[in-house]
Amino acid sequence: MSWTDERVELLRKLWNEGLSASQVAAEIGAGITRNAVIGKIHRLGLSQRAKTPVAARPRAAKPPRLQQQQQGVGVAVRATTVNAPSVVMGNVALALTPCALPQADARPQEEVVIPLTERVTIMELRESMCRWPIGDPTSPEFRFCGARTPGGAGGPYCGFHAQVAYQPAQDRRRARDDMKTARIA
DNA sequence: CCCTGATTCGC
DNA sequence: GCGAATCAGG
Repeated sequence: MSWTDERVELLRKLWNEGLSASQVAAEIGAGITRNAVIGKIHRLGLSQRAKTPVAARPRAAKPPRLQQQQQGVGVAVRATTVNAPSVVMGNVALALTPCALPQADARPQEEVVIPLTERVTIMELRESMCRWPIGDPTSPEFRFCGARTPGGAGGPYCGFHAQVAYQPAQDRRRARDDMKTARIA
């Protein structure tokens, strides 16, 4: 693999958009590493980005407000139905098996909308991140929740998705609070 | 420990 | 030119 014109172009675009080196590397994929990106950035003389707010934009700048806001709630929510098992893959399917099948009268449930900026690609996924799948696995847009899992390297999901996966009938509010806490930690 | 970008230097 | 290793820092 090498720096094709196409990749360099993508590199310039993403870098100028303010993505970090590791994020750019994950987007480009093809075995391009964070170091490779940084090295290229310097060789191209792009080390000084336009005017990106002082670095440190790990992941979790701030939940972009959705159109339909909800007063008094820190996290935007929307109503949705439990996804059918068809969107579930691999070990995630195993984790969901015990309760993934919604009752015939599946009612809409609240689900926290994970801001795009906080979702992660499979390349960015870490041991300490929530592996809840978001979107169509065959789409380039496919991401994982990415929120921190309670206790760092605990279960496969963040507080909220663990609730969805294992105890869908339990208190949603507590689940949301757990997730907010996890993000801050 | 997580992450960030910068730099070095063998290939 | 490339990028792993390393460094300094948040």
